[in-house]
Amino acid sequence: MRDTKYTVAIHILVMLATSPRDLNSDDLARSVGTNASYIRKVMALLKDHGIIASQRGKSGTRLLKRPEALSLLEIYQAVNGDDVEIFQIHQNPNPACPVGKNIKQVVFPFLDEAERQLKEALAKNSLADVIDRLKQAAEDTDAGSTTD
Amino acid sequence: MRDTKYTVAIHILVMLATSPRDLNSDDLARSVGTNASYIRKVMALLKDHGIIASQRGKSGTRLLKRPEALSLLEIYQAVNGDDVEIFQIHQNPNPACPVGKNIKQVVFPFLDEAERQLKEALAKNSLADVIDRLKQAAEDTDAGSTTD
DNA sequence: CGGTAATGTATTTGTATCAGATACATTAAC
DNA sequence: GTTAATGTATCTGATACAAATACATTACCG
Repeated sequence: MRDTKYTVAIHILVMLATSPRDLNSDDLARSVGTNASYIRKVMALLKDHGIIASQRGKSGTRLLKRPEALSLLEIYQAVNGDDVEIFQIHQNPNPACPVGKNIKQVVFPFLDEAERQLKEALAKNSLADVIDRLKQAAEDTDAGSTTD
Repeated sequence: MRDTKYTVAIHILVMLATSPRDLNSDDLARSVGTNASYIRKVMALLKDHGIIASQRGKSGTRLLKRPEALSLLEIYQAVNGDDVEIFQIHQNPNPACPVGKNIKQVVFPFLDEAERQLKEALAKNSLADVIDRLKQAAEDTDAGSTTD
């Protein structure tokens, strides 16, 4: 079972940005296909990072940023931490071996650079871009179904 | 416990490329800091991809590619599969919801593009580059210890 | 003021993944 | 033929993630 908090977060944010009405954690859970508790757990991360606002007892969660100003990188970092750590280096290389002694510090910069490129790519797109594509997809689907 | 096969593979390949003598899975396990069975499991993947050659009963594993011609991407793909799948999309979005219905196909291209950038970065460096840095690190360590 | 409904959060459980460990068949070398 | 190595299967323990449950806290509404 691998971590899906990121795409769940995107899903939640798209819903909040596009829904005309207030959505509670139960509504979101239904759309995402999970349970409300998990939704609230992911939302807590988004809230900690100032992306959304919500209140105990009060239904409705507000998006605090304009979709154009919310990059996919910012969302990723909110749910998975600031440093994108894709690669895990093995823990116990032998310090008595010349290779084992230095492998971590030597390999790290190569992997870090790759992760930096990944970050840059995520920074280039925003929640608004996702929403735009979603609208296109919905139109295409509708067009397709009407011609059937 | 996250997957460390990739850096273990790099470690193994550095050892094979730089060691003047034959290394068996036990030697490698000691340097990596794990057990020989796991080393052989990772080596099986490298062998499947034509990166190394080995034989039952016969000690010594050969590197089939020149370190300059073996990119870090190729190593990654050998142990983790050809498509780099960093991001997992949640499995059960609600098809009855306009967002849930399309979220997968819409989000995928954004994530895929980011993964493509990651691949490109990995493709830019080779095993030889890692070995070069390792030699530098070893020299620096030695220099440092002599001046102490 | 009391009841309802929502969030926020802790805890437990089920499950998947990874690496460690063990075992053993197969094969090469001597 | 014995020894030692690889190749591979299987079991176990640890860890991580999400599902599920529970409940305190708080806002809203009568």
